[in-house]
Amino acid sequence: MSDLSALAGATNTLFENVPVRKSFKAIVDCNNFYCSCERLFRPDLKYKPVVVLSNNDGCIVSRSDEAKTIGVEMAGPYFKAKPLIQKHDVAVFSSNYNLYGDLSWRVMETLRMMLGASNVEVYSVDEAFVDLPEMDEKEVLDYALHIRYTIEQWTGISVSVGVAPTKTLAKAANYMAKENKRASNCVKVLLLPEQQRQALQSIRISNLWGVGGAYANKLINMGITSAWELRNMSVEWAYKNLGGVTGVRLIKELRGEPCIDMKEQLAIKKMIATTRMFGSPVNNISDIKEAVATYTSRAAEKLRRQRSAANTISVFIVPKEQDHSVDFHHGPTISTYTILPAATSITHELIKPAVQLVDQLYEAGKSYKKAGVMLSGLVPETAIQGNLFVPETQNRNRYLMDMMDNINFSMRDDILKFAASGTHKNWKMRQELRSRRYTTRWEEMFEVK
DNA sequence: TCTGGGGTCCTAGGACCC
DNA sequence: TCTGGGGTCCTAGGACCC
Repeated sequence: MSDLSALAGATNTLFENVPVRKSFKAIVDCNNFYCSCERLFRPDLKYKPVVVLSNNDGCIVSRSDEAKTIGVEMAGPYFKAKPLIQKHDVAVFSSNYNLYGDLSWRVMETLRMMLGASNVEVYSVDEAFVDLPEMDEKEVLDYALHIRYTIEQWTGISVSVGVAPTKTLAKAANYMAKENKRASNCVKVLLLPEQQRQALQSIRISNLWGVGGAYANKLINMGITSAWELRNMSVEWAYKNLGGVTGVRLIKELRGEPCIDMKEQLAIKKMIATTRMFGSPVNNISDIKEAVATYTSRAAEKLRRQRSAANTISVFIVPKEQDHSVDFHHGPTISTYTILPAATSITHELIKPAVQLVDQLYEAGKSYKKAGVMLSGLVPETAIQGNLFVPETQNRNRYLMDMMDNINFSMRDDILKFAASGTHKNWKMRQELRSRRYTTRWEEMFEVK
C-alpha cells in the first residue's frame, strides 16, 4: 500500500500540471429529524422542547435540542421520562411516518437536484451520503454550507454536513458538527491529517460509526478509549478483535483509505420484515392470527413494490416475560418458518402458511406482546410470473394484487384487505399523540385562516 | 478393516446501523 | 403497569459431495 502511495506521489511530481483528483464524501444528516418535521407545522414550538415517540408510544426516538438540554434521554422509555416531560412542559408526539416519509423525500430530492441522483446514496430516512463534485480543498467548506442552506430554504428542515475522504471520517466530521452546532454552523470538514487527528482524539470510541455497545465495552477493557487510539491499531489486530474484515475496513477508513463504497440506489432487498409490538398483551390465538395476517399483507406489498417473490416465510411471536428483572430486549422469541413450494408475491398465498405457523408457535394460556413476519429467499417476480403452464387464475391473482395495491395506495388506510386481517384489531398499537398528516392527506392539510 | 482433504451450500447467530 | 421497527453484513459450523 505504501508502495502505491509513493508511486502516486512520483507520478504527481512528473506531471506537475495535472491536478490530483480528489474525491470527498459527505454525509448530510437532518437535525433531530422527527422533531423538526413536527415543528414545521407547529411554529409555536420553535424554541420549546419537543420529543417524538416510537411506535406504540414506547420510547423516545427523537428529541429537540431543548429536550436534550433538560436531560430527556434518547431511546429511554416514555413512561420513565414522563415526570421530567411534564415538569418542563415538553411537547410530545407519536410517530407520524406519513409526514416524515414525505419530508424525507423532499430533502433527498433536493440533494439529487443539486448533485445528480447518481451521487446521492440515501442511507436512512434522515441521512444521505453524497459524492462531492471535484473541487479545490478551499471550496469544500463553502459548498457544504451551500448544501445546508439550500435544503433548509427549500424544505424547512435543517441539516448537518460532515465532509472527509471516507464515509467513516465523514460520519466523524458530522458528529463533531452536531456536537457544537453554533460554532460549526452545522458543517465540519476533515481533509487534512492534522484535522483528522484532532477530531479523532476528541471522539470517544463509543460514538464512532461502526462501534456498537459490544465492541465499545471490549475496546475500553483493552484500554482503547478514543477513535484516534483505535485508528493506530494494526489491521491484523482489527481482524482478530473487531469482527474480521469489518474491523479491517473500519481501521483503514479511519486512516483515510476508502473501503466502504457508495451503494447503488434502488438495491433490491434480500429480506423483508413486518413486525410490531401489540398495543397491549394478547392471549387469544385468533387475535394473533389476525395480526400475523395483517403483517403478512404489509410485507407482501413491500415485496411487490420491488417486484420480488419470496420462497420462505418465517413467523415469530414474543411472550410477555413474567420475570421483569431480565433485560426486556432479550426476551425469548419463538419462531419457525416454512419453505414454500414455489416463490410467490400473492398475499393470500402467503397468509395461509403464515397463519398455520402461528398454530405451531402458540401456547394456550400465555400472553404475547409482539409478533412478526419475515419474507426471505427473494427472487425476481419475473422468474415466476405470467407462466403459460399455470392455470389462468394464478396469473389473474397477480393483477388482483396490482389492483389492491393501487386502490390502497390512492385511498390509504387499507380500504381493501383480506378477511383474515380481522376487523377488531384488539392488538393494534397505540398512537395517541399523532399529529396530522399535513402533507399527504387532503383532509388533514394545514389551514391558514 | 483400513478411513483424507477440499469444496460448496446452508443456517444460526452475532455484530452493526438508523 | 408502561421499553420500536427494519434492515445489512460477516463468521462459524454442520451437512453433503467427490
